[in-house]
Amino acid sequence: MAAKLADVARRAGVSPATVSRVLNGNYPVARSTAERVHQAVAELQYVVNGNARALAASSSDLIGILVHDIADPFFGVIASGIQDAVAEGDVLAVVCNTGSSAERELRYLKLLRRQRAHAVVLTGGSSNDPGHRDALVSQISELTATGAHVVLCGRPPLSGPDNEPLPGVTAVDFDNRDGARRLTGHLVALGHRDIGYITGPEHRTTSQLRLSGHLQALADAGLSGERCPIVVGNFDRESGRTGVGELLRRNPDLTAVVGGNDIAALGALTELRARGMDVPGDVSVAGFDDLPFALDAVPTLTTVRIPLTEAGRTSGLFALDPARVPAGGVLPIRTELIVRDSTGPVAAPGPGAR
Amino acid sequence: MAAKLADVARRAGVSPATVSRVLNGNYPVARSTAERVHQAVAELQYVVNGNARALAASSSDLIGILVHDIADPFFGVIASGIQDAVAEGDVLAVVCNTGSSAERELRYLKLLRRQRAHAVVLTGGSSNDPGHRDALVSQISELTATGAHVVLCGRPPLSGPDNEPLPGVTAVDFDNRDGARRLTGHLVALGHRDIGYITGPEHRTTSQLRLSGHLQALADAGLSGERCPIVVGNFDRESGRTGVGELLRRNPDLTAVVGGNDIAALGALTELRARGMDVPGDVSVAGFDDLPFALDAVPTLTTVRIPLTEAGRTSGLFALDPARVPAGGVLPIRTELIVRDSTGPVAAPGPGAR
DNA sequence: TGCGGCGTAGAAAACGCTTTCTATCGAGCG
DNA sequence: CGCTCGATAGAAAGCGTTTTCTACGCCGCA
Repeated sequence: MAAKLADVARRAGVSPATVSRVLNGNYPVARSTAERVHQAVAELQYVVNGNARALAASSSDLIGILVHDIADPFFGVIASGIQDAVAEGDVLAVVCNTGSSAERELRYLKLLRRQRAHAVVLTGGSSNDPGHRDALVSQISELTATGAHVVLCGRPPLSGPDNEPLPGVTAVDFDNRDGARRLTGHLVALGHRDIGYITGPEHRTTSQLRLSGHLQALADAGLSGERCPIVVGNFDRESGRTGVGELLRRNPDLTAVVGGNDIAALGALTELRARGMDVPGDVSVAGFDDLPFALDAVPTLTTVRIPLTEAGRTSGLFALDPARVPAGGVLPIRTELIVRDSTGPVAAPGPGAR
Repeated sequence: MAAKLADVARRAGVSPATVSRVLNGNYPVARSTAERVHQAVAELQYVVNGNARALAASSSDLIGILVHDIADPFFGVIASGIQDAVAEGDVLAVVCNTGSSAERELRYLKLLRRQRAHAVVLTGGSSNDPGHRDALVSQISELTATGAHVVLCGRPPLSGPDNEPLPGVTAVDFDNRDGARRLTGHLVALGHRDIGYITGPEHRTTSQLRLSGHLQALADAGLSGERCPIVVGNFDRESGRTGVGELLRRNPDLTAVVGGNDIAALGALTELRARGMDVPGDVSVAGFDDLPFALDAVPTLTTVRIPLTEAGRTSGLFALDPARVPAGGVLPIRTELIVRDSTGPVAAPGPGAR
């Protein structure tokens, strides 16, 4: 059995209380005593029992990070930023993979509540399904009620049933909508009028906001919906591959395809290549997120950059110490259009265009 | 304050012991009583205090997964497999990002020990630095001493100071060496004699094993080291980019480049393209791991497949229930050579070849 | 010399659960 | 009809910490 506080106390010839005080350093202890204690700790390889500590002090040092898909670098980069920020504190920052399942998201929140987590960070878009939303708000409220701080990273702020912002909840909110608007605007400026869009899961806020930005840009340009088909995907490469096929079926004269994220755009690129179509000669392609591999795509991918690492780091700081949260509880994160080689001017219209 | 067991007991008109028994279902309770308890639980939104439970039962349901780089899909895919496997149990499976830092690896192990984790899975190669190895063995021993089961996924088995395998430690061991040998063998068979290699961090077992397989294949073919330069990288795309430049400087007649993993190979592809070299016309390129994006690379990437999801899932099952571990404590995972378009026969030797 | 105060240490009561041990109540059996 | 046994429930003792209260010297000051 592992050594316990009492063992250390006995070995150092002091009381358990003193050992606790030496270890936590929140009470004056004579230097000589402290030294004996430290020695005993080292000799016994003592490690405090986190559960007992959490119970007695009714506070823990567990920070939970929820992500939709742990194999997706989008989340990896954010999570890595968060863990970076909290690395200094003596904190156990852990990431939980919901696999995009609303049910698993709730289950993890419950488990973290059970563990009396110090804070939890929810990354990526939220489901907008009303049922799930309510359950989520309820879980989050319970969580903050136990003293945990909740940070939404890449997710719009969440308000309670009374439409008041939830106390103890901070949002680090990506400007998805405007980024998408500018991206599609860029394509329009290049002369594109037949622009397909591969969106993400329909209920996810990220999909909705990006799509809405895209539609806004189309509307601004007075473009019809018929020439600009939309398919629903899953933010993965397979969605990009099959999506682009479907888009071309719906509008064979397509000159541009926008992916809801870089990964889908990458899949689209692959499919277009397989069909012998040149990018951007025949079709322009754009993504969203600016993940590192956007530079390895062929051609390099036009996209919208989100400062993911930075956003993660900030979220981590908020999780560590809610006092840093700006008034209003929302920190907007700006996005930036990055133009690379996968988008170009529309080719001289072929006979099929109208 | 959150509801506690006693509150539920009071509301249901039973003793705390009974509530505990209903919730854990390990003791006969009359159906009618159980129903009243469940109702009280629902009304109060009661969630057991995990810390108190862990303390009283001296066991927890936390499973820690350590990864080197959470933004690297290699680890994401494994972690996702693990979480898949344990999703059924009422278990909190969490991943911790060491950022390839030996120190952080140890720190996380200590934190998990403090939390009396049920099990911990270490993914990816280990550092072979003797100092770190000893510290690691020591931490792991302490961990198993507290009753935790330790699984090494993609890491060779670890033995103690007495060279005995550590009890309570299971290895799900990738056959990196043989995979690498076959991969380079494939290039040799295509006629390549000038083969550069971009390895990973020098001290990491994964790098060492793959490199050793590569060298073995070279030796089998009687190839000289001079024509087959090696550069050290970091298993990331940047290493691939800069690495291939360095390799070409060392041997301008290079006809093939092998990356220590797919990501480095991807970076190499990008750099070669930037230099106007054709793949595989001028230079063949190969990777390792067969991550999903290997199909999106241009050209598609020849690589060695490791069944990562499967290995992760198996590791998760072992973590959940050590009884499933095969005798010997080691499960070897076979790898498979996947030949795609990035490798081809060596071109007719130019005048520079000798 | 006496006393307040400071610096240090211990005793003991939580913290919220699990689990052993004990108690009660009927039913079944001889 | 008395006894045993099975089914069910409660009392209470931990689990390993933290933290409040108390206690003990000893110094400085009057």
